[in-house]
Amino acid sequence: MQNTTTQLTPSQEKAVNHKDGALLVLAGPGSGKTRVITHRIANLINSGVAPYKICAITFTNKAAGQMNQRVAEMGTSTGAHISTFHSLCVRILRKYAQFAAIDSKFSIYDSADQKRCMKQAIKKADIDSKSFTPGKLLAAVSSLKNNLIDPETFKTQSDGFYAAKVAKVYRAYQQLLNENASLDFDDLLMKTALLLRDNQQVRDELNDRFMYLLVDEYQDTNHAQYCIAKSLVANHGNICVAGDPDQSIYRWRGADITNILAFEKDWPDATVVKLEENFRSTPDILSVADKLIAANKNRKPKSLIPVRPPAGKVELACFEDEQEEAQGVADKINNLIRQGVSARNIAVFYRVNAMSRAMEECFVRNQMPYQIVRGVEFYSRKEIRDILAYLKIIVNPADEIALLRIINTPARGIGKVTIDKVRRYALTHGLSFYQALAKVHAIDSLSQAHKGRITAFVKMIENFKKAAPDSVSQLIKKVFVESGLQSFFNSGKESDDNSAAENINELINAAAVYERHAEQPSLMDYLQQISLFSDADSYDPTTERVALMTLHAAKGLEFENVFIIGVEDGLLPHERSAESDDELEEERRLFFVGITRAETNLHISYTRYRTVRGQYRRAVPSPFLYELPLELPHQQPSSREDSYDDFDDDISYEPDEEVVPFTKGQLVKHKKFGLGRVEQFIEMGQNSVIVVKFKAGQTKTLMLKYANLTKV
DNA sequence: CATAGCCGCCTTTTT
DNA sequence: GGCGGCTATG
Repeated sequence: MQNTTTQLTPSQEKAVNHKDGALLVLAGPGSGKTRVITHRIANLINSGVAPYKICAITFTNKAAGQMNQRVAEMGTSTGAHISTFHSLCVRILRKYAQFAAIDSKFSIYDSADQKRCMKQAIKKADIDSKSFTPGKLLAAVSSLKNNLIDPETFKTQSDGFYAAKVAKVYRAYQQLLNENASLDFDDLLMKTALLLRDNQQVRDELNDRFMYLLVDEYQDTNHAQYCIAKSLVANHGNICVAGDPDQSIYRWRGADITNILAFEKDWPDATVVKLEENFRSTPDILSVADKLIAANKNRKPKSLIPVRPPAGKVELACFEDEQEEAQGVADKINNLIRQGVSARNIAVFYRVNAMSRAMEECFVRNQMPYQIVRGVEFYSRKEIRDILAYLKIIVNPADEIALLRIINTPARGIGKVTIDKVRRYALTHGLSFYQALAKVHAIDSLSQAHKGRITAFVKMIENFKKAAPDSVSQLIKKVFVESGLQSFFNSGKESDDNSAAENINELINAAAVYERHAEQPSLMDYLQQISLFSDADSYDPTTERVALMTLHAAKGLEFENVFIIGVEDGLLPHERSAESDDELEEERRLFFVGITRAETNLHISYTRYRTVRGQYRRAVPSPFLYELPLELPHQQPSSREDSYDDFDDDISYEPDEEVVPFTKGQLVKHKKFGLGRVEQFIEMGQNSVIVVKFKAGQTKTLMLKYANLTKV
């Protein structure tokens, strides 16, 4: 796209030079939006605004880092606060912890921690966990938090059976978080929003601190973020937001598109700048994107004005199954690389992470360089989580989730019964779990041996605490060795490939990098930072590798060559989004985001068959494909299908043992479900379906060729 | 109390 | 298909 020396267009210029007050930048894809924000920051600084008076909010930490770098490259002194909403909230909450009634050493719970915590809450609230899964309850709680509704308010507002249960579990969950001195992702936003709303002193201080606020990707802000932004500029109104309603793809996690659509209502004097020229993609690609997004009804029409001359190509391909699709894509990519295209200019997008697998295996087979953009994977590995749990306890002993994880990891003879005894003691004496561990000598029900083990554990943690002020990477090393994790992972069967030790080493290296770059490195800050690490943050644009990522992670990026795979009904749009028109339109926007990442060549593909959850199934082209100005390739009959078709045509009908072995009423046996009787048989050749009522009670619909039934 | 093996649950996207 | 948790066994 445009480099920094290119001139700005009049519209871009207008946005960059806008002085005080509210500014809305409605920017289409590839319109230079990020560049405008960067220029605007530089411009403010050049016109005399102190850098630290500027706060810019980006969607990911990676985007923040890039923006920081670009501002620096423009010769402007750095010092502007550029970060994500979540990072900003951590800073604010740490500084004003006493006003927010929290402990500044708070742990941040990721989704795995949240789940454990929610399970405890469900137990505590005594809820029938059959119909209320932790996942569903967490989603409900998350949505309440995003809308700044606390447990008490919700309790009074809610009616109905389900809402009452949610209210109860919400309260229990929140209480657990409090006891553990922990915040989940939503708390970071909610606590900050409430602090800014209810505490005038804090609000005034931050309004003085940040004289200018800029928010990128404003279409994906949720209500809490909206309130934070509004409070941050309550006294001066210097707010600049930029975004594109057509690229709103986070409704499912609370993003409220009306934040951007109604911006002019919030700030009636706002200046609005539209950026409709597209400097990124070829006219062909834009035509595809435009036709697609035009199918969304709930939308303000916006143009995509091509600037680049025609080049490259747009292709739609159909493959037999995900294996062949992966190979087909790999072949194309190999061709490109042979033609001299750098692998870093190539990306493959897909709807769900599970789809990376076939691609990855294929890349490995073909010895092609690739990177899967999935950063949090590393931090969810067992050994990494174990080490981090130790570190969390060192900073925040109240974090019971972390404590329970490591108290017997590696095994040190402190089992469930012992833990229960200590917990009961803690409960009756009003102590935290860790405090009770420290007072273990007073717990009569424990044997001397158990007391000794617990004392040794507490001693070890206290010993770590003494080393905590030193370097983080050194501390990780120390914990790894002295906790016994090292010998645990090295011992016999655990060290199948000693990848655990390697991963720990990588963690130590990453911590060393952190120490070099952080303004004020500390263990607490380190832990809070890595909690906010996102998938997209792991993307490294500098290496010679093809990037594989979800469509969501692709937001904000651009590549010369883009492959979008698995564009099939049920996948894109995803079956879980098929219930409402709003969700369907969001899926369309997601596809739109993917398409508009492409600069020159765009390859879209789908398959005739796909393995879903281990089942090889017929796949149907996405309805979105019929909205594109592209011909669907003639669906070549597969060799398998071929032979079947011939068979069907030539020999009009001949019962085959393989194909029609079952009649209604036939007694059959299934490996897993046992005996059953055939209820129905639907003859569909290779795809025949059989309905069996099993003795155990359940009735199952099975694909015949996978059911593996035997006649009895 | 530790370990292995099995069963059952969930399974979109993510800060 | 994959993981976490539960149970049975040593």
